[in-house]
Amino acid sequence: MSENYERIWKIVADIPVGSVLSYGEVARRAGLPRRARLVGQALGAAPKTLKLPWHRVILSSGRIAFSRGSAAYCKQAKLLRAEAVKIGDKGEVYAPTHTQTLDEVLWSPE
DNA sequence: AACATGACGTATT
DNA sequence: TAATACGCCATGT
Repeated sequence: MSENYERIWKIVADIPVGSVLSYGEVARRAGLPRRARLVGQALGAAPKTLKLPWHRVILSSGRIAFSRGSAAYCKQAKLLRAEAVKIGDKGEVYAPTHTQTLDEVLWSPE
């Protein structure tokens, strides 16, 4: 069901440089609550041509999802550091959570 | 249909 | 902080 994948990709694509979002948050914002794992699948299946900022998606615990030492871990840490984001020794990501876009603020219901 | 496996989340100890 | 447990959901066997 690539329909869901596209919703997820769109959310990820909108995460600003230097900020991050958890898998669960991305899922919720994509209108797919409780499907954090689907976000992981969507990112893994994302075409390279999309050039998604997948490295800005981390665990709700604020750490990088990959195991320390893995190639993927190093790549993500490197990409984040390239955005001036600090990474702790155990994979803690010191970056602000992307809350909402100006559009969402102005158009939010209520 | 049953079971295993993940780029997950939360609660508990 | 860490280990465990359990919930959750799409996919593949």
